Amino acid sequence: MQQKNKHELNPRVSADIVIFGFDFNQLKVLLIERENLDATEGMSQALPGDLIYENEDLYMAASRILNELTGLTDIYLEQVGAFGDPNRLNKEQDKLWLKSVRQQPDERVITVAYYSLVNLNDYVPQASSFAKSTVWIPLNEIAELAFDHSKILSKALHKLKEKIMMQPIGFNLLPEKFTFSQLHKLYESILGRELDKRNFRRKMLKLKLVESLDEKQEGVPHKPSRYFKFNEENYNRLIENGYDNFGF
Amino acid sequence: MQQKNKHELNPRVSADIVIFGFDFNQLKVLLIERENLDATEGMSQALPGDLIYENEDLYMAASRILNELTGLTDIYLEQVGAFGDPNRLNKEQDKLWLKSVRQQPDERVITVAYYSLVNLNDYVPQASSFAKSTVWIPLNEIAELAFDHSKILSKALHKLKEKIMMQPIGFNLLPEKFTFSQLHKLYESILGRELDKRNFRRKMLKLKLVESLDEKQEGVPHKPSRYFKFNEENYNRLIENGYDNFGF
DNA sequence: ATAGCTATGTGTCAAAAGTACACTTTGCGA
DNA sequence: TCGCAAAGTGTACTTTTGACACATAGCTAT
Repeated sequence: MQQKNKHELNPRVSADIVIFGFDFNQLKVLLIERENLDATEGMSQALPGDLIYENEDLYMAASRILNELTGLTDIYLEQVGAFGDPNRLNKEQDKLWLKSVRQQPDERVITVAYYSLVNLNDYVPQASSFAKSTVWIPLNEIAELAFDHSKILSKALHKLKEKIMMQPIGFNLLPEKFTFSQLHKLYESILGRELDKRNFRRKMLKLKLVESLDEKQEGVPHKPSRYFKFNEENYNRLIENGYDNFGF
Repeated sequence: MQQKNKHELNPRVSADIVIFGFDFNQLKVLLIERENLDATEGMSQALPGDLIYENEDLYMAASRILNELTGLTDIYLEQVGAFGDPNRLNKEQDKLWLKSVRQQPDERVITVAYYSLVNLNDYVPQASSFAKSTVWIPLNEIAELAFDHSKILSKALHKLKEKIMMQPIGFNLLPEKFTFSQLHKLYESILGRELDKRNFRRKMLKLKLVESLDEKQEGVPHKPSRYFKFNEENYNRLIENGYDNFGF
């Protein structure tokens, strides 16, 4: 074993985060914009991320990055996985940019990706050491991203879809009180397909996931919606147990 | 950013593998046994794993480890996730053992875990640089493992359960032809609960996942079972699409 | 004040899937 | 030939899904 030691990998490790937000209409992702790229078109956006520090847990690092970027704490973060292709930083456009931000741009970096769900209206993204400028981009308008970030995003989205089919999701993406259409639209945005309004409502009510408040919308030029809130008890129970609608 | 550099993590990275096998009766896991521990009881077993080499992809590293251990190639491997707690190697018993196998036992190591499913009868585990002696232990007899390996195993098992509820599994765990009871038992072992025999059979047949062969068991002291095989076409279709029995 | 607009909100029926449950059959072995 | 042990099979009931269309409430514009 000792003989092999000279060949063992000794990389940097970063955490990248896919931050999903919902603006009551569509699902968006918070991206950082890379600057002064040599007029190269495309791949000018990337997922927020940073190298992990000593003594930091992976999850802690992800939380820190999320916090520096958004000011939010105690946010749901789910690990997407580790990405360690030796060539993941080796695209030409990326190298240019890496040189401007890293001391050793050729160093191998393994990244651990997380995704999180936040309420888009709760805060204003802040610039930080690793993100001079940020932008919310609707899911279906996201072009090819830097590095292997498109792959990471796609895997994160896949996990999110899987998750929403087994557990309730939304606490973090919606305000405390919301309308049924907002919840409905949220599920449609995540799953990327239409869901029958009546069947959706029936299901949510049967699971007792949400409960009606006495309050109504005001000032809308149509029949006002009632407001709903999550039933925290049932929500958590379903997160523990899953929907349990399965084949076995 | 540059100022922070002195604090950035520069760890080793390892791959650990949870190798599930099925002996027609129960689900087992391939573990390595640690030797000459100072008569300390417990935690003498660990998941097979090794440091990742330069130029190795994470998946490649996992494949290599699996191959060195079992001789198998082209085996299904699914990433469980990255584990990077700064203290994951710091239990006293583990330190003792680490000193005997690592040049720098105090170095921080982040591990990326995979799980795989293999047919227990296809081969004999081999000793390798990182595993002097290996052993198949039934899932419910596994004691506390070294490092954070119990946590890894538990997460791998969780993923396997989730997976089996959404996709067929078993090609790798069973021989080419098998009986319905074997398949049935496999599902029960993974899910950890009983499944009604008739309903199970009905479901498998309706999905056209398996098809009957003309052959029968011989020499058994009871009514012989027919042999079945997976219908590869449908099996793969279901892996692509999932069972699609979901709530939405 | 009235008419029109717009999103909310609601019910039914048929098909599919899930669940619970027990007896007959086959081949071997004593 | 009798007994054993596991294989193999069917039905009735309940729950869930999926498809589908019209009345309602409150605002707005005239």
